[in-house]
Amino acid sequence: MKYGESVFVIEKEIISKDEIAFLIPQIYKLLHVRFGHRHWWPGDTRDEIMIGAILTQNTAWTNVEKAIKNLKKVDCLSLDRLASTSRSELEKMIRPSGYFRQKAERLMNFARIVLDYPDGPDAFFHHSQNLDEIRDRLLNINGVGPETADSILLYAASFPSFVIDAYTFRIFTRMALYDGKKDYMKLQKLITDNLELDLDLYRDYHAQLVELGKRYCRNRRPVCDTCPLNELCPKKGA
DNA sequence: GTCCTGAGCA
DNA sequence: TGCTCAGGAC
Repeated sequence: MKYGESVFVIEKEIISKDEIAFLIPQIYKLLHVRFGHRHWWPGDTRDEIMIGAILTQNTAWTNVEKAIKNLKKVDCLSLDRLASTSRSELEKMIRPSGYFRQKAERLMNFARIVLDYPDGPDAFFHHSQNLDEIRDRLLNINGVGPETADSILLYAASFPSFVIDAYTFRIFTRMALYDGKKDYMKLQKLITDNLELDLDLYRDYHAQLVELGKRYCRNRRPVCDTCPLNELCPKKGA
């Protein structure tokens, strides 16, 4: 490297509002070109998506798939069937997803709360309410944190609530768009402030970030040379 | 700090 | 075969 060249390579300390406003939609465009439209969430029904959202907490999706398969086998991929299963049976079936005792308890508790909601689950998620109202109701359920709540809202209940996860923190930190301290609402606001409010865009953007985080922007040994965001990333190769 | 598994790698 | 690792909520 020639003397002085590093000036252009060194990570920028400050990124202007205009740069952020350009980069956040641009990142999506590049990911979409590389990966194509993702059909997310993997799951057919609202119940299945909600169950998957709880099972995948701090867990790789491949492990969740095994649990889902076990539940499907005995037709337990719905809240009402779940609520009428014995705890020990449920624990056995969801064991591959990890934290099986915690998750069994959380699933049964979640199912009961949603099923027992006045006028039922449809009323719980009815679009006549505002997003924050339902979000708060979800967050008040034991075992439902911000990521799980937003996953349920976005993919199961069709509310435009942007999902932030470990991949999102990692990618946006490496892209120098975020300061690195894990503040869920702060990163969510940064992204949504610079993105068109659109259900399908929110769904696909998060899906694209998951794909990037798994295949390129990995925690260890990131694959920067062929990363679709390579030319935009100040950390490439680092 | 605690709760857990399966993939990946030596 | 035995280790480390990745991954949310409380």
